[in-house]
Amino acid sequence: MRPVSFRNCYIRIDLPSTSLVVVSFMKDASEKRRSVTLADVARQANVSKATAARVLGGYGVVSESAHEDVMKAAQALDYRPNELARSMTTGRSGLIGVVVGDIENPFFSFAVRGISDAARAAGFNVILANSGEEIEAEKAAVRVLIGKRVDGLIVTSADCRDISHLRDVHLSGRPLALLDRALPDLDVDAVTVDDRDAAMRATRLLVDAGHRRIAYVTAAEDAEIRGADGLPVISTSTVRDRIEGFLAACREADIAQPERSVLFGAKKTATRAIVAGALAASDRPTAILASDSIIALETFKAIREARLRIPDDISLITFHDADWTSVTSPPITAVDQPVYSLGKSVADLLIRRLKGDMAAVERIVIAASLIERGSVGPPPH
Amino acid sequence: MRPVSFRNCYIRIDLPSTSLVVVSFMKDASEKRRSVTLADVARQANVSKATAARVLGGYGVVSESAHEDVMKAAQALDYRPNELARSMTTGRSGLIGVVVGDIENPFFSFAVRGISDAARAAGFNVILANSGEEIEAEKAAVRVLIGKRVDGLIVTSADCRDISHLRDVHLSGRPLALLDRALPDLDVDAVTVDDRDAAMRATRLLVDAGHRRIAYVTAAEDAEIRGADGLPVISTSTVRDRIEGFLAACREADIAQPERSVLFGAKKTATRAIVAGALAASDRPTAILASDSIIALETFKAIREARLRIPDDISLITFHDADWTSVTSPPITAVDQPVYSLGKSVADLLIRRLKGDMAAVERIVIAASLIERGSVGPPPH
DNA sequence: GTGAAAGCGCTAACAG
DNA sequence: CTGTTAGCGCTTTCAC
Repeated sequence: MRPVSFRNCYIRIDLPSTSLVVVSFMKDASEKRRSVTLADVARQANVSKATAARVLGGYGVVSESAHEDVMKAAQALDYRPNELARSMTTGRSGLIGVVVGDIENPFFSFAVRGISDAARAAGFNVILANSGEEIEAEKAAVRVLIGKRVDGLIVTSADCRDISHLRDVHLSGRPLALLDRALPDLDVDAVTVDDRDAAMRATRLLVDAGHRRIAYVTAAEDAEIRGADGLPVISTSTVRDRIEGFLAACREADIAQPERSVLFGAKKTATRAIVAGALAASDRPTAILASDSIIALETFKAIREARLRIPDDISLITFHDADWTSVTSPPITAVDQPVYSLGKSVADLLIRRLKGDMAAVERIVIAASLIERGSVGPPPH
Repeated sequence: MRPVSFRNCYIRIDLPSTSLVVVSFMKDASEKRRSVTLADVARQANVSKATAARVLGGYGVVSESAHEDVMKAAQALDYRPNELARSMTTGRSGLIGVVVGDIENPFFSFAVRGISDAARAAGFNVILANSGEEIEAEKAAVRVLIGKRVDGLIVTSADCRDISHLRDVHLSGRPLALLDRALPDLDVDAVTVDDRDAAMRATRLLVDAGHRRIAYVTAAEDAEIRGADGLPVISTSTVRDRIEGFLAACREADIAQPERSVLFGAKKTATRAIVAGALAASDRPTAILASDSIIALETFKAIREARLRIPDDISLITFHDADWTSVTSPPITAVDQPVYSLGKSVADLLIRRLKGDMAAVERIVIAASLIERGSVGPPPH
């Protein structure tokens, strides 16, 4: 029996009129208030822990009267179940872990919205981790989430060459689903966009307008190692697919050495300098295809700084139809990826697995559409 | 001893050339692979659970050799601690719960980035919940997070009139910090922006340019109940502060009945219609102040649809300097809230509490700055 | 230094 | 229908 103490006392006085006055005694940090447990409720209700657990956990069968007693006791004691303990014994946490590259990128935040809507609808919560597109951070995130015993995992992997951590997850039997980026070597559910096709269509639009010098700007790093095709080894499928689509469309149009028109390394601050450099060249591109909306925004700024007009001097198309693309002058033609449904679809897929669906692995590829606006015109002569 | 089974076997064959072939046998769902526990490691290392726990948990003292044995065993078995069990006994989860109004709003996603950066630096993980600006969803989110035994909570409360759930959290002794929106009735740490001052300065800029008919567009609902000041009861401090700042600056300039120029209800889709309506009136405003960047974007579109030019026909200022404000023609003058540091500051504050700082409650108010661009000019005559 | 044993709060057999 | 009894995987006294 602990000694009675006024240290943790709170007196709440409901005034007839409006506000609630709360008089709180000084709290003693060392003496942490033990939260009320199922055992407390059971004792108060004069039933066994098992019975109390049954009504509070909403399973099994209990008599009318017992149910009532327990509920009343729980109410009185302000009982809140300890989800941790519950997860511990059931093995389920009700959590879906999500690892994305960059939550600040509207592409991802919109997808995450799709995921959390689907999750909430199915009674799951989402725990979100940011990898910052760094493989080590991604591994750490996965480790932490697994440690937290998430029921399932959705990840946008930063590097397809290093997937041991994902393979481990998969082997451990915990449902895993891939968002936006496919991993050919990993046989798990995935929902992606047909980036290659989208890039081809966007490039064709430019080619059809008469462009021959088209630059593709991407955040991917230009690696030292180059493959047989003269391209650096690209570590994410979306990036690679888009570049391939771009190159294929260029070759289709008999444009020579299109791989020389791929501009790498367009990370946040670097983009503007890279594009500015390209624009300053004597054979500057007459059209640019940006691999995401953040890059496109910087590209737009670089074009403006170079005092070039869109589409008269240069045409521009971007991947991802961000909110701003329609308010620039002119508005920007964009590849519209169904981002929200991308998120919703993976989540739905994962949730089906969590509910025991053992059907064959699904790899859903969603088509993107092209929204034509005013940023594409014929090249200047 | 479990019988040997090939059910869970995976054979990985590394081919000399390129790809990795994975042959996976059918997995049997019923036979869930029990993850390796501390006891397994202890057994393998020929030590007691306690010793294994000491080295794996990084506390207490162990002999050199024992340490080595345990580490080796853990490595061999690919041991991953069960954070759940750990949290259960220690009472700490290493989780910071964050409840925001709308993760899609770049304002919040940027703040969340600040929070998670600070959290990661201090060894905490972030679990994120979206309230959709609905008080019931917020309450549910708080309940869930508390159930998950988060160590601390950061919330942007959707309604300052209903804070019983937050009061409960506070009373339970779990650290709570408020982000962006103050709650005068709740004596907890908070980091907010000086919205009133920012609104005044923005409005003054308009007044000084000669404007007399200035509209303030906000997402807040126009309630039936009105206070003594003729304004509906506003449930969030930021919204109220901004409106008050706007009104104060108007009164300062002897503008009559400025409260009639506050346009309520600018939720996503509604904004454009509301602004369009105002622009169609004979005494249409000559300047608009938008309460966030999403509203500003829609307002911009409405202005363009009304074939009005900025700033010749109408001036525009927005709260929150979203990425797009600098690429429109003309670029938009904006109130620049230090969003990232807002998030970082609350997180730092909360983390200090988690580490036992019992100092007096802090309410940090950060000043916003005004970025003047080309969207403000004199009113048309 | 190390080990045995007692929980943390809950669920899940298994009897009654 | 209800209670008893084991655990879940880990930390943490408390002896040795």
